[in-house]
Amino acid sequence: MINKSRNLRGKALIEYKNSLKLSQIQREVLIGTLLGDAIIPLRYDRPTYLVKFEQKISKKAYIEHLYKIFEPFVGQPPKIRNIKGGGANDRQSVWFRTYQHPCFKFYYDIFYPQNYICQKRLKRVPKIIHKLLTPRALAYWFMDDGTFKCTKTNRDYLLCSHSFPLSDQKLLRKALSKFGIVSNIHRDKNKYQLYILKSSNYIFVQNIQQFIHPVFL
DNA sequence: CATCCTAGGGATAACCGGGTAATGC
DNA sequence: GGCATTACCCGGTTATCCCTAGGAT
Ligand SMILES: [Mn+2]
Ligand SMILES: [Mn+2]
Ligand SMILES: [Mn+2]
Repeated sequence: MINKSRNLRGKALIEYKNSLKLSQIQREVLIGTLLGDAIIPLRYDRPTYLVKFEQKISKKAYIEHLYKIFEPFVGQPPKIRNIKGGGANDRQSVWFRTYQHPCFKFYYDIFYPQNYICQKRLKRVPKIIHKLLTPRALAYWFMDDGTFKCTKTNRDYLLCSHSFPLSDQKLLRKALSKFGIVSNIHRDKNKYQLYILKSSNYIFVQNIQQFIHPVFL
């Protein structure tokens, strides 16, 4: 396990960053995790062009797996955060973030498009998601936002895409259909999620299983 | 019965910003 | 020194999350 602070500042850091380029795997994982639980945060209404990953403490191994993937872009190893409030018990999460880097601007632009109705930048499904979604990206999306319910002989697979409006759900549904995965948009309270039809379970699992981290099995 | 769909509920992500230190212009 | 920028530290808040149970077809 790589677990070191990089301890670069100033010119040395700038020079180091210039040597960095996203790999194909990193790009695909970014698509999946940004559909899921990763964020590109704003600070005082300005984009940071960094990516932050946070998961509950029980998924520590998954965060370390993500850290390993993005380690060249990361200054500090994952840290634990204590969380209180929200009417729930005290709890912990694990998180890390990348450096700011121009290579993340592309992802900010497609996942956080300008919205002229409301000034706020909210995470949205990229219009070109059908071009970007790969089996690997789908697997990381599922590890972030997926869930399943065991039935007697099968599984109900769901993708918890609640944060996205109906128009985005349709984009996701269409992107899934590219792999022959047929899904329905289900209402969950006043939000939506995607339900994989039983006839598509096999093809869904075939696409993602080689990329699924053991924590999720 | 299996599959599709809705809903309850605790808390997990998302989203937020206060601060300090280091660096370069 | 003054100022801008960014890494890094800390923590608060809560609307989505997931996870589960169960109804409809
Ligand atoms: Mn989400
Ligand atoms: Mn998640
Ligand atoms: Mn999520």
